Amino acid sequence: MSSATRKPPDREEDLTARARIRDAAIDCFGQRGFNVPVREIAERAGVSPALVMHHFGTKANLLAACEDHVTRLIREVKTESVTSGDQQTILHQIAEAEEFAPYLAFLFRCLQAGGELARTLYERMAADVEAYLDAGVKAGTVRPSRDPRARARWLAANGAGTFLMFVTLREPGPDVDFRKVIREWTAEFALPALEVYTEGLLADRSMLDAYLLYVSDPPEESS
Amino acid sequence: MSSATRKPPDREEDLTARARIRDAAIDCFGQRGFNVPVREIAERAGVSPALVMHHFGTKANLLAACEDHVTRLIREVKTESVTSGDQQTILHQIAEAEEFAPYLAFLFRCLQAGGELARTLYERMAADVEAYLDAGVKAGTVRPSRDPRARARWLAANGAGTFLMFVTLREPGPDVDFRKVIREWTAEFALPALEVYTEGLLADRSMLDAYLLYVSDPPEESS
DNA sequence: CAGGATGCTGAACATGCGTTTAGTCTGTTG
DNA sequence: CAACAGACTAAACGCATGTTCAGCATCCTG
Repeated sequence: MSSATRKPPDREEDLTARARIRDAAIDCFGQRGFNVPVREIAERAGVSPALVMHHFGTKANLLAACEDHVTRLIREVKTESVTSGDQQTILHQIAEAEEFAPYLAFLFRCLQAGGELARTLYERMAADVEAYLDAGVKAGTVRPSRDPRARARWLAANGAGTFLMFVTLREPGPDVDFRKVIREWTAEFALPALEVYTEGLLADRSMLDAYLLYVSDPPEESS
Repeated sequence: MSSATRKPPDREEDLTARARIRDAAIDCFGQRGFNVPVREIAERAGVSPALVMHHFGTKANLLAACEDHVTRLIREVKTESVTSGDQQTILHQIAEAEEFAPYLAFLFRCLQAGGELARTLYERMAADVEAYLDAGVKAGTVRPSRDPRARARWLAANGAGTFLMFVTLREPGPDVDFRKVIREWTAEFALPALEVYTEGLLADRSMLDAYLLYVSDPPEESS
């Protein structure tokens, strides 16, 4: 069902060398992290290491070009899904299509490494979640919140962070099969997540009420 | 209230050189990650880089010694808190005492780097959460779960992962003030977390019921 | 065809880092 | 005191890796 419905990215072998290097870099960065040697990227692209520098000047520039390219790809997919009215988290959206796996891996490394792109990625996810929840509240399927923005950000951080943790914990080999990871992830956590999100975790309101009282009249900081 | 109640770790300056190197390594690893050069650790300890090798043989050994030491420290704190009947997550427990900040930073790096210690750390947290929730269920403050173990693991991954995400996103400088991070973290996320945990997120049971139906009679995998 | 731009390469260079080596200093022991 | 052991250091080694250099081939342009 999810094999070839979307536009497949240009991954053929008759690309310009620059593009081939970029794609190889995205693959290598995603599978092995940003510390992968330039020589390995060059080898994967079938060119000499010097050509990488010839086209991108520096490794940091190459990484930036990869970020640019993936960002552009995301934006395309996103606007496409918006026009088709399909509402989901970016991560899941991208995870759907098998051929996007390299880009997903790359994004994961960005999230793992922090930095500017990680922040914008997170902000985008949080905004998506907020819009999604807002629609749900209006439709009556999601409970309203005292602070919708904070709730959305928390849920986004939860999702991304839990996934990050999950992958980090099971990373003995150098390469990660993200399709598999996502499958295992949902298999392990879908039930408890749905359970808590549906029925809650705490049996009474005492903690929440105590906190609400606390924030409305915060005690002095010691020291 | 949390200044000097627990036993302060031996951080005086009249330690054996080996111990000084180990402590310096814990500090450096925690503040700058495991990629910190041996030379910097040596400088911080006030010794020559060669002495580090003389005492630990290799950088990996030094890291292992740090893990050992911190693990031992955790165990001490944990048994101490068990005998005093104070039940909390390890992370919060340790975060309480200011003087444990370097160890907390080191543990965070372990979690971030993955590997064996990260796994055992996570397992320990999950087990703690499970026991904690179990007590709560028995006491009537926590709702029962269809799969208490999975719920505990999910919550543990959520907590650790969200924190990991939070720190990763705000790490421009080389060093991290974990006291401050934890304060900001709770300030931003305490309300939505309590809200969701108390009142739930979804307004109706349709998703949960659909999933329960799904797992009881899973459809075929395509392909 | 001359000449330059472009794509590309093998080899070398520079640097950072883990580690080794050879040797010094100090204290202890017989 | 001689001899030895352990703590400790300056300097160097070896390796990985980012980057540069000088040159070769090819193709376009006049």
